[in-house]
Amino acid sequence: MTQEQFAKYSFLLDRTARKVKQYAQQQFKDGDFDVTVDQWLVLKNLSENGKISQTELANLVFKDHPTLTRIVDLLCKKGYVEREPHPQDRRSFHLNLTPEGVSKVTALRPKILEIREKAWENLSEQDFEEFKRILNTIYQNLDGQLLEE
Amino acid sequence: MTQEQFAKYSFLLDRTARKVKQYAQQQFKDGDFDVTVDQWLVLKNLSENGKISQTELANLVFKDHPTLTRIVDLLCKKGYVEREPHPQDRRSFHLNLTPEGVSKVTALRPKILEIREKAWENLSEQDFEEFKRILNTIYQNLDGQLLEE
DNA sequence: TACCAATAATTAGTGTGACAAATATATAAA
DNA sequence: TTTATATATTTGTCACACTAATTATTGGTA
Repeated sequence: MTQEQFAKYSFLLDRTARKVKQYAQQQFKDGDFDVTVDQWLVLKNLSENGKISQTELANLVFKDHPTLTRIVDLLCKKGYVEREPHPQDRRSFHLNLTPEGVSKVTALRPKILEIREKAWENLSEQDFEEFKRILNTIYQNLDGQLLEE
Repeated sequence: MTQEQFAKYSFLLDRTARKVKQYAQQQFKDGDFDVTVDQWLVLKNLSENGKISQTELANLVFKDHPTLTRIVDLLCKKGYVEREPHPQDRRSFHLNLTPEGVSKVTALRPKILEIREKAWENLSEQDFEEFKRILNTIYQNLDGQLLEE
């Protein structure tokens, strides 16, 4: 395995991840879902974990705080999410789905699961396991490196 | 395999791709490379295929034309790339590395290959083959779908 | 009490990604 | 030759990622 190969794999990984996102986004658009792929990820996690802070949510979806702030801003503007003041900590919020947010999640969930299926055609159960293991290995290889060195 | 799983794999893929890019970008920054990861990809491909048009280059690096235009703009501003008028077609350019661009590529290439290696620790030759196959399968599952339907 | 470090969230700045639309030029067809 | 179509690039807009810096608040400690 030459060093050149590693660069190629990084390229393939990036290219494929972009394609998966782009495909999903296009389907979202065709279906008039009124949210982006990333907004959906946030909505879905909020629906499964109500009343959490932005920091907790950011950790769930693996987005940084500025990015999450802006996604939440957009979801609030669209009326799907609201920020309630945190009862004990005035720096923080409890995020919540509005009734519109709840029905949006209910309406979109089955459609989105169907869209996600497309990417994984022609792959076996075992492929999924391998893929997951490799992705997680890569992630862990790089996570926290910046602090250690 | 449930539909929920497919969504999780999409998430893992996105998360890992972002981590790989972020890690590389951080190393680029620590090393004062004066280019971003994507700018490097463009520079490298230009060094291996001189005198090509932006359309050809965009196809090589799998970026869309507006994105490539802007990356080339930045590389021109930094003095690493220049647009020569295409001799036969006034709509088009021949892109070229400047002397500074050539020495930048020469200086960075070994460092970047080393950085890329980090992501792939703890994985075997066979893992790479599997990984490449799965990524390409996914890509092909989604490529061109928008036109067919 | 006053100070100080840590934390939650935001803002600002730059780069990238996707898509639509515009501009200029080239090429083929009528 | 005129017209129509296709191609190469750019511009505009919105969204996301990351860094650094800022604001407000909290909690611990001298």
